[in-house]
Amino acid sequence: MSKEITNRSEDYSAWYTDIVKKAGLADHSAVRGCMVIKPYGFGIWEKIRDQLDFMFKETGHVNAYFPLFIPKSFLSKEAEHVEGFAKECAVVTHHRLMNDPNGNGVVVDPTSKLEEELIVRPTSETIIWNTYKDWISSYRDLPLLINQWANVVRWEMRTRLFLRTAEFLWQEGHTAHATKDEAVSETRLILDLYAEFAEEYMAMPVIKGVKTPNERFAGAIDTYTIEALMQDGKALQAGTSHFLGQNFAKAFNVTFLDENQKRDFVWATSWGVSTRLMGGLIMTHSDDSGFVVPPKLASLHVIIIPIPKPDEAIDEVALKIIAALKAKGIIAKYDTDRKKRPGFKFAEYELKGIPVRLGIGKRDLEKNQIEVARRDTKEKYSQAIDGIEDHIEQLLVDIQDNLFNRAKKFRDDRISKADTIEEFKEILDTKAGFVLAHWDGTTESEVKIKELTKATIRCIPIDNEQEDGKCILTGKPSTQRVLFARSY
RNA sequence: CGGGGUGUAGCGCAGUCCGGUUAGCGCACCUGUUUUGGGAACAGGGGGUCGCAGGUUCGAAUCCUGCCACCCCGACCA
Repeated sequence: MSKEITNRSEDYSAWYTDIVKKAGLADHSAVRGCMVIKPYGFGIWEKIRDQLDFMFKETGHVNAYFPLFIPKSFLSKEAEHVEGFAKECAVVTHHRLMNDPNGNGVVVDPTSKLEEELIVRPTSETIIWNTYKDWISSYRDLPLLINQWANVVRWEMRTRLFLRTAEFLWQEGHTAHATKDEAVSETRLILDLYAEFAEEYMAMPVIKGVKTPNERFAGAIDTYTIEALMQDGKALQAGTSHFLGQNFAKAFNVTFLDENQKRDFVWATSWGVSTRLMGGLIMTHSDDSGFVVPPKLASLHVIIIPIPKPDEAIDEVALKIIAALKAKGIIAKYDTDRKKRPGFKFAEYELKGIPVRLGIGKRDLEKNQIEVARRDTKEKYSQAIDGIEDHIEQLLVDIQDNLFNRAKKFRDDRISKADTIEEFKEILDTKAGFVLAHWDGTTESEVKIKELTKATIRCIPIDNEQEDGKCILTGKPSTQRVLFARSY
């Protein structure tokens, strides 16, 4: 049937695309590299967004909104920043269309050329720091803790649903501080917040660390990252938090007077996660039967299926269960479609990854029980209807825990150590995953290792164990192992 | 940007090499009957600018020219 998905072992990339499309998460659109996020996928993104938004606000941040367009001259004010993004910008040059004199629809009106081109934001540091200049004059204006939920455009050469699209949705936090220490603390606070979200809500274990200069955000002093491991052994950068120093304050001349009437540049951070998280979610938990949603991000927790079809006795029990679950904040739905048979529905909801399925038929009702099926393990068993809401409440907790523990074990089993470049390659080609190895600290070696192995330094883990060793490439002395992997 | 592929019904495809009735099949959709504890069966029905623009021809999904779009694999990136 058309709903069948490619096996992971056969073609992981095709499997991924199948899940995204067939579970109804997103689709390719008429525009190159841009996707349509469908209601089911968007519902999960909304859960991600709502939870993060809550966490941002709990830590003192507020939301605002800045323009989609950035004057070209703004972008070039921070030299490294513009260099990092210049190659992937969409540019607005005109503001009007007109009827084609030759009668072929509409064409760009050449008289509507803009004085200065506008860039569709690839990220908003420049427009925001240009605005902050007017908002900050005293230490009393600081810290300024602002986040925005927005879309951005990066004209990528090659795109992949959720993982890398030309337009994507994200949040970007931009904060301003009076001191370096405060800004660094903010950067780390958000890194911890991201890690907590990834592990607690997405059930996706991550490694926190700092990027090497080579992998740093364009314009940052330090880039912190959370790195997750996908089922095919490739790493995914799931979120980044940047300490920007005074780079943007200097570029946009944002200064303040401190308590001692001394003028100084403001210290900055920026941080973001995007719809890429959806890709991480899929590639952490899903299987050959389809998507698997962790209960904490599910827009629907429980699906109730009448067997073989709705009737009065079944309806009554189903509606009672839905009400009891609702009282506990658990969202359940009763599938009353008479056209589809139970087997079809089973497959369909497995594909969509609904955490718990309840089957109710005459056989069950006679024994005053129902069939419970959990999506994560695909186990099925009978359970007394009496008190079912308590059972499901606990089951959802168990599923959430199981997903995390399973993913963590998978990840931990794929953290290896390599002491030579041969060993390093061998591991990448066989079991893949993360490889801890010594590195001499130079960009030159890092780039060379990438050329030789396609693996990059994902990060230098926070609180990394110090250990004397030799760089796997050059043999030069090193004081710690860094985390390598092939990545998305 | 290099290499490969694909554009035909909502989806998946055949037909194109070698031009010729009314463009076909599966899924989905609509109607009906029988079914129903892991993707039902039968009967009937609706749905098409064959990616776009030129050209050749009595006749083009099919041949020629040009263009466009999307997907996949690489190099670059969240």
